[in-house]
Amino acid sequence: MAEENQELRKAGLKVTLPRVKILQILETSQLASGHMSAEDVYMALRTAGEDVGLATVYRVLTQFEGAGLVTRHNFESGHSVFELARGEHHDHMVCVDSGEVVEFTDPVIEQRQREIAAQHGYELVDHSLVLHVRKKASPV
Amino acid sequence: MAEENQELRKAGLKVTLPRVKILQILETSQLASGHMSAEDVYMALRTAGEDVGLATVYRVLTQFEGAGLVTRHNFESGHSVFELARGEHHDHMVCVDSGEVVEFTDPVIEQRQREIAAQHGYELVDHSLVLHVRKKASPV
DNA sequence: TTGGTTGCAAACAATTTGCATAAAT
DNA sequence: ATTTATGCAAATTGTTTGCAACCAA
Repeated sequence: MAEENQELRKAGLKVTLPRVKILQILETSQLASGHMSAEDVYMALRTAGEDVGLATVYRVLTQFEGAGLVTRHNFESGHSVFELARGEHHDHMVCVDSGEVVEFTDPVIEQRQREIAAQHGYELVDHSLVLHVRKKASPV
Repeated sequence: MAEENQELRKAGLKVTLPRVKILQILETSQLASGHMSAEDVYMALRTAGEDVGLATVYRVLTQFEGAGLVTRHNFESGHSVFELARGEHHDHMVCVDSGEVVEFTDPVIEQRQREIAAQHGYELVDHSLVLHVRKKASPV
């Protein structure tokens, strides 16, 4: 009877074991700053002894996305990663070598984006910015 | 004997019919500002009466990417789109309603990205920025 | 000639879907 | 009792690969 139940109800979703568990996993995951693939979540579930099918993980994550509980990213082709939506927006930096993910926001960039869209007669609805970075070459 | 041959040679690739044709298709494509999926290229080829296999299209596009002739984007999950690399880098603006693609670059954003990466101990290798925009509401 | 290239079909990986069963309200 | 969710396996989609035939250098 944790607050997860409320979150789910508020999102209009029935409170079921798989949904609660998946929510908990996402909340506690420190993996890549909380960015998990469906497979990651699936494995975390069975490590936790929960017997939830992979198809259900996909279904639930997609529902969560629709409900705004979770954000889906396509950092690289081939598969998506999901993270809990914590209200405030942020962008990502992904290390091309290690896969580490760092989050950041920059008001200058945010502002310029709005201006640029406006210059072309558009309004900014959303955006996705991913910096592909590499640890600074440290002297050998 | 068009200039495509030179481009291919310069890239260290044998001049073959599929490669030349695919290069031409990408050059002449006005589809979504020249952003085509492998499937798009494949269909354009057979429309042009060329009998090239889909697997070859994938192989050639991947080779082109490696050779720097083409850039691969993962705007959305599930499939990649390719565009001719015309030297200068640029970002994209995609209209959420019409799917229109507009290209742009902004020195301010470029600069900030480098600074932000550096602040976190990284160097910027590459980045991808996509603005999701909508035509400004025009007064009814 | 000779090694790179292609086409086709089979192989793959990520994700989705059909359907009978199980669980939530 | 109803309605919705789950598990499993089969189906899809996008992409890659093995291999024999083929073609450019």
